[in-house]
Amino acid sequence: MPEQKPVPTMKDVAREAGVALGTVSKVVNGLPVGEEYRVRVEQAIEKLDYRVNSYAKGLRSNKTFLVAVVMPNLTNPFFVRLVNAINKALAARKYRMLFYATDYDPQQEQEFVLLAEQQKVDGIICLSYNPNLQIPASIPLISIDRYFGARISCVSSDNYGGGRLAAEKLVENGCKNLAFLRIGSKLTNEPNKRKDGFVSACEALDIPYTLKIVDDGTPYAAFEEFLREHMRDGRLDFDGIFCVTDSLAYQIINSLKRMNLRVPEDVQIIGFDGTRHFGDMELYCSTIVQPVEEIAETCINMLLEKQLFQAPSLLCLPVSYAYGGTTWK
Amino acid sequence: MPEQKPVPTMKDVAREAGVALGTVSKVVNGLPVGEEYRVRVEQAIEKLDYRVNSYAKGLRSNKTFLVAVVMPNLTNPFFVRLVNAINKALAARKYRMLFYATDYDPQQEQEFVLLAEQQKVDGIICLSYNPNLQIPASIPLISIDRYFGARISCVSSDNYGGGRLAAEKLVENGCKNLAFLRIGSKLTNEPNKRKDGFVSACEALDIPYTLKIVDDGTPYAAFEEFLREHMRDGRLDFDGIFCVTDSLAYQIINSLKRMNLRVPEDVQIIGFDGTRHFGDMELYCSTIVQPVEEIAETCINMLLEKQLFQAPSLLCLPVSYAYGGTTWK
DNA sequence: ATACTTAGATATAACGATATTTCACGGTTG
DNA sequence: CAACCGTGAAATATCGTTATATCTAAGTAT
Repeated sequence: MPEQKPVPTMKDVAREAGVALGTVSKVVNGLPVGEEYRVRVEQAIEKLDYRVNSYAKGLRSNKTFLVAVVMPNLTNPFFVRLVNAINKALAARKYRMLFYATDYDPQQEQEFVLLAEQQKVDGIICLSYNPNLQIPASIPLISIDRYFGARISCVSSDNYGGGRLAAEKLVENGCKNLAFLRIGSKLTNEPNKRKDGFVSACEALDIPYTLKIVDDGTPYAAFEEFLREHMRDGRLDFDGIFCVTDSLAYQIINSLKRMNLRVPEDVQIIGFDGTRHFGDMELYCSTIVQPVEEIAETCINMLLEKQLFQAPSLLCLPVSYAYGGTTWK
Repeated sequence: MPEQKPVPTMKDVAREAGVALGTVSKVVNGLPVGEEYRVRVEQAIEKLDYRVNSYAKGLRSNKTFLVAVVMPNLTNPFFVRLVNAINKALAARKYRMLFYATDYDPQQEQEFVLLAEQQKVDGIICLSYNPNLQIPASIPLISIDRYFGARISCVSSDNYGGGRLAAEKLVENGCKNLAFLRIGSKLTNEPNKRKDGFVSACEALDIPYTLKIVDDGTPYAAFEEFLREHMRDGRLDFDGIFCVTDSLAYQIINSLKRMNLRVPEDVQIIGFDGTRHFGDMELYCSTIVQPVEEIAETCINMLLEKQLFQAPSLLCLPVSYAYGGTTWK
């Protein structure tokens, strides 16, 4: 068992430097202190290898430089992109990230939000579709992709515009008949507007469309069944598909391969999220890119820069189209 | 500006319940207390919506239920799998995770480890290849994939065994001539042993092999160049490639497609990491799977269950082969 | 020269918990 | 019936900071 010499405290530093406790505190926090005192304190800190105890600091000052991030999981690449962006944006401001994964479980979401409150974090960024989530009053919270009402600011991509854009791009690329595939959440959330945007664009452009929404069960089997039903003489009824997420798009692409249909020759595909560049991997899929860096920056600015109560309570950030090989361009 | 009513403290609960401070503390922590007192305290807690202040608790008890995870990034899917597994294992024990991304920057790695110490976390899990990392004495630390010496426990996959397994599987599948591709780190770390295992298996099986290690610059271009150099009459010199990571494998598969070579008909590919099932995506690649759940569990057990000083200082957990379509089986 | 600022340090009171000591009460014993 | 335990809550010290109040000494004005 290695010997543990006790961790030095500010008091030790003060004794070593022959100054008062408060003087050490000032030096540590960069407040004005006489030059000779500062030097003595700095030397003592160096000598003792002193570091502030953030628990004592947090208790006294009620400021923790901690932000809690509550998110369903780290298996969906979109969430990973988002968490990554949030983490970077926080680190740039010397904040730390406390991460909670909820698996979409309302009970865990609730528990973690309360836990974050108890942890006395400076703010909470939460992605939850739970309509009954009790939101603590004592800590500012920003929601992503779910509008809880005017009291809680919500940040999301422009999902409606993204849905429109997807339809428009497919039509621009020559599609005459579209389909929209979605794995459904019955809960109201911002991503649901992708469908509305898609439908609105189809109607404005006078393009026929089919909607297929699978709520649960075995979604991929259900989608394959759907595709098979729409086959006539070896070709699909539609020549363009908008998938509600990139993950779904990859699955559909695989299904189409199995059915000996070529992408984009026989049918063009657009996904949503922008996860096609993921780390070193190149995942071929044309997609509507969510601006995760902007989402992260916006959330954090609203949380930390105290713009919370002046900002609009629903902020939709612009998305963009990215070519990825599953459309003509 | 919404009115903020002050957050209730233990003192408020004690006053409300008409008991002493210590009694509330006991109730909160499940220590034995007379039945009538417990009921009164519980009612007061309920009424005031009291929650413990974890900063005060951490300061006094020197226990924070926080573990810091220091990792290069969240863009490499293997790290994501690992972080996810660690997070789950921690949550199951009611611990919280503080996440730091370092981008492989030695300075940031150092800074974050010290920051974690200052944060008074109960333990640190660190994936860093920085040989000069100063490791704090006051907090237990477990390293992943880098052996710092006997004082610091290190957990990793059996990289050597994995390298052997990759070569053996390729040979089992009929390969007569192998290649090993690696994006190199000049630093010593456990994953480097993949090469040694691979070489050792090739020599034991009397199979010729080629090694290609690219250190920096534009690795993918360099690998494509390498492949082109080994083309004779439209076929490669080798019929099996072991890529040091799955990410590299995906790139190589794409390169081969561009060169009109078929996988696995013309050349079989095995990656390493086991990221081929990532969320909903199916990424086709045969691979050596790292047991991330076991790695996570092991790290946390060693950190928290105080088995730290009894455990071996280098622990290599068994890997397994998984078919993914880029080999025959 | 005396009083009045004032700058800049020291001393001390919080912050909200837990750990330790004290105290009050009821029951047993000689 | 006084002395003695044992039990369990009450009272209080403590954790390592920051914030506030206090103090001291030098500098200015009258």
